[in-house]
Amino acid sequence: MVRQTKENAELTRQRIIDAARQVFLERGVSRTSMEQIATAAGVTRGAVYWHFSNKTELFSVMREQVFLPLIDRMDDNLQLEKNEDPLAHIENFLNGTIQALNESSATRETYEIMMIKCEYVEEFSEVLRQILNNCDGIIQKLEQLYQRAKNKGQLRASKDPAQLALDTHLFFSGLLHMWVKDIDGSHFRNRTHALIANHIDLRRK
Amino acid sequence: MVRQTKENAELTRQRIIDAARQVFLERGVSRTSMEQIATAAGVTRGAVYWHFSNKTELFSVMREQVFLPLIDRMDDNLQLEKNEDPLAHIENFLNGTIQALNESSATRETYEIMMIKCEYVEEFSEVLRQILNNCDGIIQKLEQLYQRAKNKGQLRASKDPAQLALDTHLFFSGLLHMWVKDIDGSHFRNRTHALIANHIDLRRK
DNA sequence: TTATATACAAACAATTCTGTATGTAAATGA
DNA sequence: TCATTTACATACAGAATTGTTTGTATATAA
Repeated sequence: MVRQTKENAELTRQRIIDAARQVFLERGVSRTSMEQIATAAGVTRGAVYWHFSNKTELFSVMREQVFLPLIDRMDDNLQLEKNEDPLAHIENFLNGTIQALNESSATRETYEIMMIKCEYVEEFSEVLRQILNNCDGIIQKLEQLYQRAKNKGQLRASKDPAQLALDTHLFFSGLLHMWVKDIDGSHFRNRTHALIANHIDLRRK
Repeated sequence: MVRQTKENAELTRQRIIDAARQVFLERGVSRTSMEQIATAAGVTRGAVYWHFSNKTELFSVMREQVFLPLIDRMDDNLQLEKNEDPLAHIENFLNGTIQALNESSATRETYEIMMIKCEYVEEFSEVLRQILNNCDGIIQKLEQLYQRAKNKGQLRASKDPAQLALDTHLFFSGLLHMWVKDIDGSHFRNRTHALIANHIDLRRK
C-alpha cells in the first residue's frame, strides 16, 4: 500500500509523533535520528520527512500537542474569579498540574524530555524563551491570587504578594523538576500532596 | 613543538577542559564534536584523545572540577555546629551558593550546561543519580538545621522540619534553574537576595 | 473515466564524526 | 649520551545521518 486515505495519513502522522516521543525519551533528542523514529513508528524516513520537514519541527509539534492544552488548562484554572478562598485556589491549581502528570503518560514523558532529555541551544533556545514567558504569566496570576488573599486577610502579616508568588513559582518549578527526575517515585512523587499543603499553609495566618 | 614538558602538558589538558566548557555551552554537549573542542583549545583531536578517552570522560572531568569543590564547600558550610541562629545559617548557605555562581564564570557555565545543555540518557543517567544523591544530603542537613531552629523556638507553631527542609530545597532548586535560564538577569538574578530572605522569613515565628 | 495530487518507499549523494593507527620531535631517565 | 617515553599531529577506515531525489500505487477530484 503506497497511497493511504486522508484519515490513514493522519493516523500515520500521529504514530510518528508518538514514536518520536518514545525515542526522545529513551535516547534524548539529540541522539535520536529520523531513522530511529521511522522504525519505531513502523514506517520509513520517507514518511517522516513527508509529514515533518526535520527533527526540530517534529519536536515542536510533539511539545505543543501536550503543552498548548496544558497552558490553556492552567489559564482557565487560574482565571476563575468566583473563588472565596484564593489560597485554596492556588493549592488546587498546583495539585491539578501534578494530577495531569499522573494521569497522562504523554504529558509525563514530554515533561521529562523537555527537562532532562533536551539541549536548549540554537533552534531550541526559542522554546526556552516560550517557557519563560509562560512562567511570567503564571507568576502574575499567582500574584493576583495572593493579592486577593491578602485583601481577605488570609495571609500572615506584611507578606508581599509578589514575593509570595515568586516563592510559590520557584517551589513548584523545583517540585516539577524533582518529580520528573525522581523516576522510582520514592522521594517526591508520592509526597507532593503534603508538600503542596505545607507550602500553602506557611502563608496562612 | 611535538613533545611538551610535563607542566605544559598539564596546561594543554586544562585548556582542553576550558575549551570543552565553552563549546558545550554554545552548542550543547551532544552537538559538540571532539574536533570543535580541539580547535577551540588550539590543538588537534590527537591531543584531546591523548588526555581524554572520549567526550563522556571529558564531560565528567569538567563537571567534577567545578562540582566536587562546590559540594565540599556546601558540606563544610552546613556542618558548622557553632550556630546560634539556624535559620540565619540556612539563609547564609543559600546566599553563599548564589554568590559562588556570581563569582565564578566556570561555575556559572557548568551549571548552565548541566541544567539546559545536557541530555541525561545512557552514560549520563549516572550523573543524574549523583545529583539526586547530593540533593538528599542537602535535604538531610537542612532538616537538621530546621530541627534545631524548632528546638530553639525560632519556628512558627507546629511546623515539621522535614517538610520545611523539602520546601526549601524545592525553592532553591527552582531558584537555581531560573537563575540559570534567566540569562539577561532581568527576572531573578538581581532579586535572589530578597527572595531568599522572604523564604526564610516565612518560617520565622 | 482520467488526470493529478498524495502518501509514502527506496535509492542516492554528501557530510560529519568517531576511534585508532601511525609518525615524530623533544623531554626524561639511566 | 642514548634509549625510551611522552605529548602530541596527521592520516585512515568506517559508520551514521541528513536532505533530496526519484519512483509508484492509489485516492481523489473533475
